Amino acid sequence: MTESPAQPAASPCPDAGGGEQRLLKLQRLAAAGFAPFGQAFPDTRLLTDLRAGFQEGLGVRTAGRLMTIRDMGKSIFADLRDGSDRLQLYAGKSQTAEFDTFKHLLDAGDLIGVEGELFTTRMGEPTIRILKWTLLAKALRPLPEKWHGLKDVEIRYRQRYLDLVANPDVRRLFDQRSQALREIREFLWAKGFREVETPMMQPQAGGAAARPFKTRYTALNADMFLRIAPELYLKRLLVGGFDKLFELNRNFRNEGLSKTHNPEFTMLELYQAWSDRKGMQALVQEMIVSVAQKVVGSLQVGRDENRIDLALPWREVTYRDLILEKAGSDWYDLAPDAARAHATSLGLAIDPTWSMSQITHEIYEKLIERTLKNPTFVTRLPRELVPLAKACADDDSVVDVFELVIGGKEIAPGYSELNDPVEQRKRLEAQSGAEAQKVDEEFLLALEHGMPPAGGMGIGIDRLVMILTGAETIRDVILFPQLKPKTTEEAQKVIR
RNA sequence: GGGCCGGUAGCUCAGGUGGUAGAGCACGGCACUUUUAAUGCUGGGGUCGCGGGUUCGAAUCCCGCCCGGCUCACCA
Repeated sequence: MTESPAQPAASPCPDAGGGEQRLLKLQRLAAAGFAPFGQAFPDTRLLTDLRAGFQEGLGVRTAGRLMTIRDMGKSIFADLRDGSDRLQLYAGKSQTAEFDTFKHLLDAGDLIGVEGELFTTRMGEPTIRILKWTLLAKALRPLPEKWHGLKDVEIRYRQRYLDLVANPDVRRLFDQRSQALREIREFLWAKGFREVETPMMQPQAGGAAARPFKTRYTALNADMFLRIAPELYLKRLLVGGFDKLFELNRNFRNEGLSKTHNPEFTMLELYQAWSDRKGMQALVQEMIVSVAQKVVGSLQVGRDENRIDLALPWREVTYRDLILEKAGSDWYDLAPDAARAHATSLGLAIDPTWSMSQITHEIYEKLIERTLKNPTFVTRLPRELVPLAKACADDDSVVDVFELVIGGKEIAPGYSELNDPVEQRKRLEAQSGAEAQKVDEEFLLALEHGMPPAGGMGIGIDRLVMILTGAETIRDVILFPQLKPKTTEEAQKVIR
């Protein structure tokens, strides 16, 4: 092997991960005429297309990351992966240019461009015979373990790119998330909805009950809040004549983390003038079924414990009936003390200061909601729970809303929007009480100019993606979930 | 924020009762022209999360802290 590049007698500066070793290889690649971190490599084909359009002997040009290298001496097999698929590479001493450089200076993890031809190996594996190749980027750090993948959840979240490279299922899941977002937009666009963008920085955070993140806008010398919901701005647009509109973007809530909560989360909110709660119910049902069909290809979604049947029709049941079913048909006739005792006997910890409606809601949240696996519209919620919804025509103690529950999680609330500015003011003032956030006067002013009767709803997109993919935790459907910032030496241990 | 569990090589993991740290993958060297978790031989690689303490001696026992997971509380 006289033409092989000079080998170092031993690692001059050995290290566990091979970083120094790889730096050395990089220098030698540069000496051999390869641009250390490559140049544009245009006119490539996706590996999935090469696989689908496989033709013996077809000339191909492609690029990707080397995943594994199987060195057989004068013959090398390797796996190449791009964003679409993986495909086997073959390098032969008598056929591949710069064979020895390939053999000695490339590592799993490197990015290369390849020109060659398709053939089938003896084992029947579709393969690219490399005629020419070039270095597009040298990976100075090794890939995670090839067989077990990357399991350390902290690294998976903090260095999601490694998770995506090492765990194909993760890549597939986020691809599904992308598709779901696209399908939602296309579905709504086809129905005549328009996507709008309203402020994420708001002088007061309204439209929901949650602690906001606070920030400071220096130029205006004013405190600002990251929005907890876009609702009050979207309704201003209803007043302005956007009859069908939606916003699909982030909300921020300064609350705890859990398997179903991330401080920034993606919400679809939409409004349709001249419609109502029933219209929203029909719309959300059609939308979710359509998205599931296109993204999952089935209405049986999730896995194992999280298996859910999205087949129509979906159950619709009133809040009251669910309560009666769980707490007994005489629940609403019980005296407060008896109710408290009964709730306790159901296994709940009841705060002695709670009102009847708070106790009732505790029963709903702790004992009922999480048991509703298949899609369920819970309707006619108590008025005080939803200050922005219209009261039911036949009973003003309940509002004309639905809460769509799937997989035991709140996925989408929807309602007939309250458009009476006088009533709206009363409800907001009742809700805000003494210390909570002030009433949004600008919003009420807009209502006074006339907001059409409308249906509106919100869909928690992260939770919807959890349902569709069977993900156990919201962190698995958010590319970069919130983690505590870390400034370890680990993070500063840079290769120089 | 509370409770419980965890952190050992780049990754995946072993390391009863305290005695100076191992394997596989990855990386270097050698062999091999159809392998695919390639194989065989061989070599290098560790502040055992961080800081204190106990001890002749700590990955191991004690205390504090950091980060993560689960869970409870707030919230969608």
